[in-house]
This record gives sequence, structure tokens and C-alpha cells, in this order.
Amino acid sequence: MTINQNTFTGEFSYSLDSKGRVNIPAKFRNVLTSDNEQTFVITRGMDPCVWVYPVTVWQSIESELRKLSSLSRINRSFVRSTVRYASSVQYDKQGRIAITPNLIEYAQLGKEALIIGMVNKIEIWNPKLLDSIDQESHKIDSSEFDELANQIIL
Amino acid sequence: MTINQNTFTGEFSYSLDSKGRVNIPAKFRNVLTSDNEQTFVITRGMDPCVWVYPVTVWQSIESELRKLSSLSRINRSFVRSTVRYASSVQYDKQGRIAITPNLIEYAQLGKEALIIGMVNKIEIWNPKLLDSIDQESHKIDSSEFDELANQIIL
DNA sequence: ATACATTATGGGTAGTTGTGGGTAATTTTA
DNA sequence: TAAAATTACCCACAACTACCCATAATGTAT
Repeated sequence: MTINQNTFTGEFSYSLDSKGRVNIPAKFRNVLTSDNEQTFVITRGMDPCVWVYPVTVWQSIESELRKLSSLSRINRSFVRSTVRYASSVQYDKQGRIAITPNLIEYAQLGKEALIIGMVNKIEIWNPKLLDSIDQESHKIDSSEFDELANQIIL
Repeated sequence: MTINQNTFTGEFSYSLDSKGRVNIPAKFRNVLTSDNEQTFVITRGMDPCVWVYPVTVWQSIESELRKLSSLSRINRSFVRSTVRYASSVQYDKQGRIAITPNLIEYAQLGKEALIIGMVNKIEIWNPKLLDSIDQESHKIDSSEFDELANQIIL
């Protein structure tokens, strides 16, 4: 019945209310393993959006980061930028999480929120921003895109 | 007598009801392996139609996607575009799945639905749309078909 | 040919889900 | 320390979805 634990696919349009809360789609909550205890970690995405990880998945990312030696300047900078904006949030009885003002500003979120399952994590987008970025990148990347598509047989 | 597990061939005309449900042909349901638990994954096709995968087949696609690091912009964009419109659906006691409004719009589905077995997946088409696309492409492809003939012996 | 089983299609109902807002508890600020 | 602001927790409602049953059409077996 469930596809896979802690695995997210699909797209949902939800609204960000006046208190900065968004609903986590029921389909996403239902595939969360119980050891997450209704908890996610939210942080800045590499693109201008919010990344949402199940807390257990985030923990394994942290343990990877721990392996990176702080002797390297790039490592330090990478660890800092990854961890800096991360905070853990638990969803309420209605299945909503609160997005910090920090992240709302970074992802330029208004009332509309587009929630996209990205396999191991969830992205929250300003729909209009994603549209414009999508159109830009399609022009640029099409050849590399085709390469990837050839490796993965759909 | 089944041909092959999780393998679909043939064409069927069914109807999409007012709730957006279509029947999966009995022949297709009967070749589904039991580990799929009556579950498919539906998503956008490359053509304007709906693609329907047995969930176990989709899982292997997902595990390929998991290997792509989100540090690369192209990877992120590729994963997003692949997974964005995918959602898992279980067929009900009558053998029907519900098509999401998203996909109904994308495939321009009306009351008529043409269901086509495509070996490892199933396609759901607006019959009229397929007709018009077929006629267009037949004019164009014949030379490229010849190329394929070297690779596949019919 | 007749009885039986399966299949395709339609619709009703109860529970779930998304959204808004209210109140109490906690933290921050003056 | 008191006031203000923020956060956590609770309830309510409308919309939607999953699940159930009914029926007609088709296919299968005796």
C-alpha cells in the first residue's frame, strides 16, 4: 500500500496561513516512519526554496558532515552553510508545520505554497518563482538532461 | 494463460467517470505481481498522456534517482521534473484508479479513455488526441524507424 | 441453453484532510 | 515586574476522498 518509507513524490498546492504555517500533505505524513515522531528538519534549499527532511534522514546527513575534516576551508564553509539555517519542527494535530520568517523570506513565500516530493526530501516553493526558474534552466540544460534521461529508463 | 509478469500489451477503451476514475483492464491487473499490492504509480507521460507503472517498477526508477546528488543543479532539476507529477494509487474493489485533476488536465482527458499496454507501463490517452498525433508523427518518423530496425528484430 | 462468475460503470456515505481562527502558555521586551 | 508579542495547543467547518454497495453487460462453464 505505501510506496516506500520516508519517500516523497508528487506535487500539492497548499496555502501558507497568516501564522506562517503550511500543511504537510497527508500522503507525506503517512509514509513517515514512526521513529521520526512527527518531526521534520527545515532548512534552505540549494535553489530558492525550503527543504524539509524527516528528522531521521537529516541525522544521517549530519553524520556524513561529521566525517568532513575541518582542516579544509571548503569543508568548513560547506558544513557551515548546510547546518546554519536548519531547525527542527514538529507538525501539529492538523498536520501543519511552522516555517520560520528566515526561510519564508529566503524562499520568497507568499500565500501560495507549492509542495513537491523530491524522493528523500520535500521542497516548498513560491509557484511563480519555480515557473520562472524552470523556464530558464530548460533552455540551458537540455543536453545534459538528455544524458541523465538515457541512464535512467523510464 | 499469462504472457509475462508486470508486462502489458493491447488496447482498451474505457470511460472516465465523474469522479475521475478509470478502470484498469482485468488483463492488466491479472499480470500484476502480488508484491505490488494492487498499487500503481501514475505520472505525466513524455507525450500528452498519463503513464501508469506497477509500483515495484517505479521503485527501481526511484532508487536510480536516489543516487543523484542534490549538489548538482541539473540533478535537482531532473529529479524534480521526473517525480513532481507522480503519485501512487491503489485500485478499488472494482479495479479502478483515480486520476488526479492535474493529470486529467495534462492529458486532456474527457469521458473517453484509451488504455494502451506499453510493455513495462500503461498509457492512458484521449483517443482523439492520439489520433491526431499519430498522423503527424507517421509522416515524420519513417526514416528513424528504419534506424531502429537494426536494433530490434520483429 | 442456462446458470454462474467476472467485469465495467454508477452512485451513496462516513471518515479524512485542508483551512481558518480562538485561547492559553511561554517568551521577549520595556 | 508588567506589558507585549510570540508560540503552542485546541476546536470548528467545508471539501474531498476512500470505501462500500448496486446494477447491467459481458464472458465462462456445465
